Amino acid sequence: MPKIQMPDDFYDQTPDANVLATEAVMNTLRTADVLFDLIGRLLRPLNVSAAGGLVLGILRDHGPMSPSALGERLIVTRATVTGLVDSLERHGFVRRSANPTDRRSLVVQITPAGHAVLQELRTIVHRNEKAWLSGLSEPDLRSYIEQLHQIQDSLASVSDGVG
Amino acid sequence: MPKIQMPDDFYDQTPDANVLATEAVMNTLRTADVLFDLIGRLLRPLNVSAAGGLVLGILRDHGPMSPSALGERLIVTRATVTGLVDSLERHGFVRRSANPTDRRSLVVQITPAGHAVLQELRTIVHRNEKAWLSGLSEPDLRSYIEQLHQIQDSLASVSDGVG
DNA sequence: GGCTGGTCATTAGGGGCCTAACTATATAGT
DNA sequence: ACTATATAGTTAGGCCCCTAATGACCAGCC
Repeated sequence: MPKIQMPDDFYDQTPDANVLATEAVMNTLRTADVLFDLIGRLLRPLNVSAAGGLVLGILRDHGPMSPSALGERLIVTRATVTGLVDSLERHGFVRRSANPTDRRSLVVQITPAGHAVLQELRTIVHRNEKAWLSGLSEPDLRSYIEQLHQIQDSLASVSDGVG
Repeated sequence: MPKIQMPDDFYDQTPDANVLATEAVMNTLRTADVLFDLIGRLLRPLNVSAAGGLVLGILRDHGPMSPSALGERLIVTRATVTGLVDSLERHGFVRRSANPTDRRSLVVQITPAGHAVLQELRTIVHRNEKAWLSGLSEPDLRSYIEQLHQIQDSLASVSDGVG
């Protein structure tokens, strides 16, 4: 996600574009960027990244697992997991140990400090989400979510063709 | 934007959350992530990043300008612009020259190669946007955009308090 | 003229993500 | 058993973005 503001005149000289579609894409990216930024600000004091928070959540909810398994859940490569676990381990939120049944593999496990920071993290984030979406009524919120789902469905079929 | 899939059971053990708000935030991030990824895939063969494409568009539509001016339009620090322009210049899409009236300042200018790649880039991206949003009818698309605007308004007031 | 404050671009260092290549281990086919 | 293939995690190198610090440079004030 580039921390980038789309210029207001993005469509100039591209009259062949579907303006509505372009605007929807741009605004989706922009909104997500602001949200991501806000979340990052909230989490920074806790020494966890958003991705790190997700890792901790997965480990708490599903128990210890290998870096590969984490990567599958996060839809991220193993190399990326290595970095995330490195960072979490540096802060003591997670522990790596050997897998006795498969010597290629490791087991990543959440620590008590990890549990604590995860609880704090979720409390903080959830408290803010309501304010972030205060501009939408509940019916609007529901239809917004529904529309996101439909977009994701379209994207999934497109991605299949590409990936 | 982390390339992150929110776990399906994200809310387990956090019953105090506003589930609707959480779901809206998560899905916004997820949708934007997929979109950003698709755009990145489309642009990679052209040797431009999404941010680089925006820089080229600004330069074409507004003429040569300083890195500072670019940073203001992109809402990005000058340091970030330095890197973007470095990359664009390496590929010959852009040229740096001295500003004769202010010796502190530079002028960044799009080259013919830059024009060419920009045209190609926009054609490719706009052609795909329609498919990406094919899941929404035009009225739905309009209301989706309207809802994004409202969320952005909420976020702007929150950000003011934070930043 | 000399200070001071603001702006310019760059550099340094970091986070997060990627791909490709590497080592070690496991497994399947013969 | 033995080789071929697949998988595990890491490493190396790269991109994009950030913040903070640095060295130039400009302008205005006294």
